Amino acid sequence: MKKIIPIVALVKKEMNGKQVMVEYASPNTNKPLHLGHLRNIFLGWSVAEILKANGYHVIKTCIVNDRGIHICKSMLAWEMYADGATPESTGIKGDHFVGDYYVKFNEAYKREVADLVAAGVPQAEAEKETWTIKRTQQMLLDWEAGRPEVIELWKKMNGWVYEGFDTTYKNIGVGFDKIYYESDTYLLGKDIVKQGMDKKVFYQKDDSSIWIDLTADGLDEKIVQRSDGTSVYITQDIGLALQKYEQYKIEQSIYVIGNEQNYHMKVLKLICQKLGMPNADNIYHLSYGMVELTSGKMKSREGTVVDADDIVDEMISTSQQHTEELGKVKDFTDAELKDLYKTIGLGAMKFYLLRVDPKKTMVFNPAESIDFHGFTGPFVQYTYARIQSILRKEENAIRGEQTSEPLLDAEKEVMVVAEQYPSIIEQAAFEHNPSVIANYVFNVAKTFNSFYAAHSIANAESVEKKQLRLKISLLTANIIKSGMNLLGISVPERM
RNA sequence: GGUCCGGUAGCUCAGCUGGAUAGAGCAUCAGCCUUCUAAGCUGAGGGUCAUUGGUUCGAAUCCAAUCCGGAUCACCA
Repeated sequence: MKKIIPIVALVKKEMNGKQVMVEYASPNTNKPLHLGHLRNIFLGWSVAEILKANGYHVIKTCIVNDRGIHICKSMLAWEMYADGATPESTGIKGDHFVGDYYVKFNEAYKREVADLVAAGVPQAEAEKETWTIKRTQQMLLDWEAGRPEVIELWKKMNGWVYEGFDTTYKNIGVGFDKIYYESDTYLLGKDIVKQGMDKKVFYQKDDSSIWIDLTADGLDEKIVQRSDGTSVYITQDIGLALQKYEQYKIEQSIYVIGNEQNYHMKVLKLICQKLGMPNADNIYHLSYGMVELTSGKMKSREGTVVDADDIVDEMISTSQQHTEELGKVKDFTDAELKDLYKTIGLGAMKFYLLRVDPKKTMVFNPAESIDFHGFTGPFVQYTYARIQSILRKEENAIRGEQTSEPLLDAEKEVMVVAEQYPSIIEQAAFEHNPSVIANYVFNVAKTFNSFYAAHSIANAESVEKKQLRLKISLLTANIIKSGMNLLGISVPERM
């Protein structure tokens, strides 16, 4: 039993003085967040918490893609169809409001292409020649030129989106320490192109576009500056990577980005290394797989995208339904109930998305996701609430006494699993993998539940046994609470 | 086509730095609430670990090839 206290103490390690930045979420501002973003966000948040538990100082960050052709599409559609409508005037959440106009744009665009094709214009040509797309491109040029009315509209619509995003972030209990905006960073990297030329890492072609040759590394040639002198996506990323370092002296830079950008991230890291950027070796792409539905992939064109706000609401109302059916918390106030539904609903959602190895494509099964039995967040939360129920009654009973009686199998099992916790935290950090924690914490709960069913705690065979079991229970509760916290999941005292 | 990732029970997933009868949840079936919360516990059935070959005393795990699925290879982001 001597080991119990040290284990709990190990939950929080000494700070190691190292700065790490974790970038996640990074949405476009033309439409609301969806299920894929949730996987990204929960992963980023959890990995950040896991690194903190390993002694790192972590800066949570996000790069908002607030400029470009996508937002111009929403802007154009708003000008065409909104007649001055706003989120306030319609009662629609800002990000959804702007997203609706993005959809309207695409509808109008499709109609126009169809009309052109019907008039005999070839498909490929029609797609480039529509008034809507040309108008959008002009709008982007106007934005870059800083035309006041375009900038004003852009600010207004992005503002709506940010309000919507903030509501969602707050609702799901996440946030950032530092937010970057692409409109501030998209010109970064120009100087770096120059340096790269000087260092002969980059070279210029006849048309004056600038490239890097990565064929020796098994990749291709990659453009870093267009022939018209403007920078491309990767160039901005190099610039931001350097800025992150300069601003925070980070030792590690972690990017939570989907696996469709594996190649891009490989190129980014390689270029940073070749440019001799500090800590370029510690750029880490936390690549995660797509979230698919049982019916197949989510496709925005086919309207099969699962909206983040919708699914979160659904999880919360499902938890309410289950809770009411069980009728265990009838004495709760309305505020307490609301809080509980959210704790359980979000717990189920987060656990469901985090229990799978990040790099794997995962299937989101709606029926399974709202099942609160078995390998789920609510199962683990329930185990915690059960322990708290006992500890509340026996609050003053725990003393420092040691027992000389041998451990029973079920008692030993719990102890054995509990002792693994510190190494599990290290493993999760090493692998940048929250599913390690999810699997472990489930195992802790399962093992405890078997013990709980086999032996009485309050009415143990002896005073010594009761002491031992109370301590085992407390230890288990502490580990569950701590582990779930590393997943961004809170635990209820009662449920 | 090149590169990368995946293929383990009906379904969703662990295990993969080699080691004993391959695990869990869901689903199915059979039990357990006069004792600490049954969102729980106990048990049963269910697997040629994609295929083939190799390395090894020993392979789901390492290597090679093949098959299947996905991603990616823009002067897009």
